Amino acid sequence: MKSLPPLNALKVFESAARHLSFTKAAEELHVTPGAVSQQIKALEEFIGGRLFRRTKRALLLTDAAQASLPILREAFDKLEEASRILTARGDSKRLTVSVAPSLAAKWLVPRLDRFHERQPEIEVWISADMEVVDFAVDDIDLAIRYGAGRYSGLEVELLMEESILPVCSPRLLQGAHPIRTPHDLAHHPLLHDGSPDQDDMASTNWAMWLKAAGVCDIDAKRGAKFNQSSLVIEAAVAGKGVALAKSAIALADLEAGRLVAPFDLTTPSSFSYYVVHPASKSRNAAVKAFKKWLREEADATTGAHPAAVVAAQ
Amino acid sequence: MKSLPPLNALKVFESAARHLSFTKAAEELHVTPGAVSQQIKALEEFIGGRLFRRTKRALLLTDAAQASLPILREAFDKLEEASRILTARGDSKRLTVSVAPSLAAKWLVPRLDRFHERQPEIEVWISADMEVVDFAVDDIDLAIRYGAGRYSGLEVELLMEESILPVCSPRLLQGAHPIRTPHDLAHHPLLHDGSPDQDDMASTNWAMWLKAAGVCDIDAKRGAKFNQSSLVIEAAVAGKGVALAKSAIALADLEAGRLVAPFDLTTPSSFSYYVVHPASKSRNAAVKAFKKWLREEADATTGAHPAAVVAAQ
DNA sequence: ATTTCGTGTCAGTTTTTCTTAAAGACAAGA
DNA sequence: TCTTGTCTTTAAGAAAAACTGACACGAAAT
Repeated sequence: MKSLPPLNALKVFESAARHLSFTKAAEELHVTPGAVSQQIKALEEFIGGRLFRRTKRALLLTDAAQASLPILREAFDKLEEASRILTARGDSKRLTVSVAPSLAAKWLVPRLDRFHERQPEIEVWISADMEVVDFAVDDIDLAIRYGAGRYSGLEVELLMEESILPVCSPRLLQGAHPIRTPHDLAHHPLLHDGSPDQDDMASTNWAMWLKAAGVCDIDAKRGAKFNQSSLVIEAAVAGKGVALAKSAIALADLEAGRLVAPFDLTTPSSFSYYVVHPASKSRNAAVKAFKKWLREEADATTGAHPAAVVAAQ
Repeated sequence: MKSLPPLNALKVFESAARHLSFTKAAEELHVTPGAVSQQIKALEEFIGGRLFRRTKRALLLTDAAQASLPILREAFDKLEEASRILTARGDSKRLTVSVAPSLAAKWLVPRLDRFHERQPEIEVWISADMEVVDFAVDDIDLAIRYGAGRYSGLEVELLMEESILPVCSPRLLQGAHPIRTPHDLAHHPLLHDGSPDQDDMASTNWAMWLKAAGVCDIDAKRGAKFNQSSLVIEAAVAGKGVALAKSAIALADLEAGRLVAPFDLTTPSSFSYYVVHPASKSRNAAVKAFKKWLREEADATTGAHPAAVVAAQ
């Protein structure tokens, strides 16, 4: 009849003992110091003795704790090894992510190496689909979708909100017809985003945008149309005209100076980017890690939002 | 950035893999099969792959699971070893139990070897105290108290209810004045329990009991008085008279035939036996194990309750 | 003397784990 | 073939565990 101590308490203890600090352990385990304190206390009550000697100046291990520590560490090393074996042979090292091609090209892929750095053992496969994929059919672990956030039967988390803004090559700001006000657009081709995932709200297309900007004398239909947002951006970078761009897609080119936003005006989109996956994947270690990373990247992106870029230039 | 699987799920998996049976694992872990099933499922979702192949005839391990198993076992062995070190040097191997002397002598001590069999590493110290001990002062882990169950500031669990019944040596059933009805008590000394922990209800002393039995012509004061319940029993066994006994204290002697209950009549006591300890000990492994064992012994005792003995003889 | 840092405690909430109950899958025996 | 029993799975709710946030307290640093 063996009865092991609460395993989480052991894990917490191992960390606290290694750092000789509850606060450090709390950081490592991503919990509050109070949680650590309570776990240690629980373990101390379980074994019926103290683990730490709380002296004036420092936290010291008791003899028993000291003696158990190396063994405890071995135990956790073995657990980690076992875990590696399990996750390696489950297909958990491969994570298949479905993303719209433009977001993949302009946002996800350029950042992906940062994820790889952090989780070298997870191999990310990008599936850039024009259509929305069916989780039941395709073997997709997770998708980033652009829409209104209603995906029934799936777990949904808002990744980033999107906004729309006109962008063009900085060259168009000089020359014969420099762009200073919306009316100046009359002298330049308009580049249209014809990608299927279109916002149904105002200002998602030139007709709407021009109307909202109070410009009536420009033919909103004029100019080229592309079936992918990234192609619209490429055309704009090439100086082919002015594009009505999604900020996330245009961001990298704006930051690099290949594009500028001629007007200090972005309009929010009613559509946003959502991370979506079946509930059955929500505990999957790789999925969780990727979502966490996406969250951080999105926060960073929003921090360096086009609005800031616009203000700066 | 390591992220271990849920540790409890690993423990459950190790057990299930060892038995190749969820049901067996459930028994070993003292949980329901459903709980095991869910833990395994959670772990499978975490690693993103299956652990068992569910074939028609049997449960088989997947390769990954198979490969991880020996390492997992080592890990848990180490954890157990670490746990042993911790509990050994905490004073957790010594458990000090405070009990009323009579219950100790007649009920607890005779059973104690069964606990020792089960938990050889826990050394039980019995402190048989006439007075109620103070947990704060004496170094007591757990107490069994006879009373009304009101012990403020402590965790209390009902162990057994108590009842009172007249008992005497079987020899008194024969002879010049065989005991058949309460009125026959006139010809025999009454043995009085003067132990301090007395029920305040009726029928806890001879005066009350005789009155309840409808006998008015007997002097309830007659006979010897003892300050411990067990001594009253000893006197009864020795044929010195008829004792009004607590059933738990008399049980062993009744079963052994050294005592008999002349009347098919037990009256419940308003006092019961309670297991009591400070809340801080409630997670202590030794305390928990001892309480669990007490519970089982008490259930067994109640099963073979004096009422049954009375009916049988 | 005041601030800062780290531990300890409490109440309340969230998350996890477990049980109960019922369903489904299969094999053995009638 | 039709039970019958054994075992796994699932759903829903209950129970237990873990965590957070707020704050108290003492020691060290400013």
